[in-house]
Amino acid sequence: MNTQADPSKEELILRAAGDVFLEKGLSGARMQEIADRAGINKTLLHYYFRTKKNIYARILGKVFSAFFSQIEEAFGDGSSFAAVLRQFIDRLLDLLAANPRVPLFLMQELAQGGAIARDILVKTLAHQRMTLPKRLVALIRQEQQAGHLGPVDPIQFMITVLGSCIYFFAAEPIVREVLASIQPGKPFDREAFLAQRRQSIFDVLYYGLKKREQSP
Amino acid sequence: MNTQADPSKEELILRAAGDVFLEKGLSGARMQEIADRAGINKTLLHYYFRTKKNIYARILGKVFSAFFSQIEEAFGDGSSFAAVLRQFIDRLLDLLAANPRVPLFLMQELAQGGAIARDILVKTLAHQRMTLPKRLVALIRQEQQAGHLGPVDPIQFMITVLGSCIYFFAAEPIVREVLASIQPGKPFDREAFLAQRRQSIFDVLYYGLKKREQSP
DNA sequence: GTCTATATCTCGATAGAC
DNA sequence: GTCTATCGAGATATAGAC
Repeated sequence: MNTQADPSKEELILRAAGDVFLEKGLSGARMQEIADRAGINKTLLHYYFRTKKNIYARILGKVFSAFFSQIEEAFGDGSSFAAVLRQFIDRLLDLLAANPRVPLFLMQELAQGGAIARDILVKTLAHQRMTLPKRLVALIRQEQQAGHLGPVDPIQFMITVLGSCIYFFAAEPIVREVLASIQPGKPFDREAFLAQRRQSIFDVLYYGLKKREQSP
Repeated sequence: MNTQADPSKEELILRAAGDVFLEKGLSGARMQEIADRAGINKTLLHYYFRTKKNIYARILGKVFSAFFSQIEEAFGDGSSFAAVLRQFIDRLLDLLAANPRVPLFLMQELAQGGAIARDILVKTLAHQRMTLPKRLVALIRQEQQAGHLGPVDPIQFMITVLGSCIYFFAAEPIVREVLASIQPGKPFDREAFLAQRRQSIFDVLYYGLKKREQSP
């Protein structure tokens, strides 16, 4: 399979379809647009995949498994809980910056409750090793028993981490407009904002979890 | 205008359209389905609103202004910063529990970058008093100057609060599947989960923001 | 495998009777 | 105001030549 120099037509179609479906969803996407972006004749979409839904299912599967496994990888090793958490937040934000439309796409398709999406999610999770949540839970429990962390539920904490990282990318247009409306005239510096976001998430979440020396 | 006993056809249409658009978005919604759910002939949709986009714009406007003003209201008064924050988290989660599809709908429609959605957002923000972000920023700054809170940026903190609260509702199917895959057999008790979520968000975010007696 | 031409279908919108 | 019938655009999908 040629991946770089001379991608197959099938590959070209899947790349273009990924872009279009992520931007517009299943019902909003047009076969003609996919063909145009792939630089091929529309008929070939049907020759290779027969139906629009088939292409869509392929994209959904690819996006799911790629995204989940990348999140798994983001959870690296570290000498301390603080290091692991910081690394995870950093890598997750990098991953999101590179794929800003993915979370919204996945959430949307699943909320719509399509049988295709749910099927693929279940299958993806079955193939996934799911080491991340288990390792995080184990790590937090261990640190709690050592008396370093407060009594927060690890699953709930994980959801808070994900929400804190993902929300901005899903709601970026809203955030921007609200910022513009409370700070008129000030241009939005995305790079600086994301750098600040990274630090702020870690500060709030790490010190939120860490056990207090003095309880107030 | 009859609101309860004998709603006008216009009202029936808008209610049905709200449901359908929130579930499926603009391109996924079908006029026939709106008519069916409203219990009304399809032609009447066009008689009252002429086009699908007109109905959509009405729904978008209603949802935006209702949701934003309810969030504003959620930010009540309180004797302390802790009380204000807890109240805000509680009310926001209640609002989300009552309207679980709204955030995803708004985020999705804005990300798609439709001119309609962006227009309505800008107009809504212009009409909104936007007291919430300003009040929060002021409150946090004041507490920081009094030495009660650490040096976290108030805007970043607000985004973290929103993300922590909203994420679960947007990603509920994913969260459920992941939970099921790491805790097989255990049924999901939504009520209990949300009660725990409420407490956990407050614990992490409040103590994350609050100034440490002892810095580690 | 690839193209042109066209069939088929879905859906928003309208005409016109009542 | 409400209904039946239908139009017409635009989209997916297929036939058939090359």
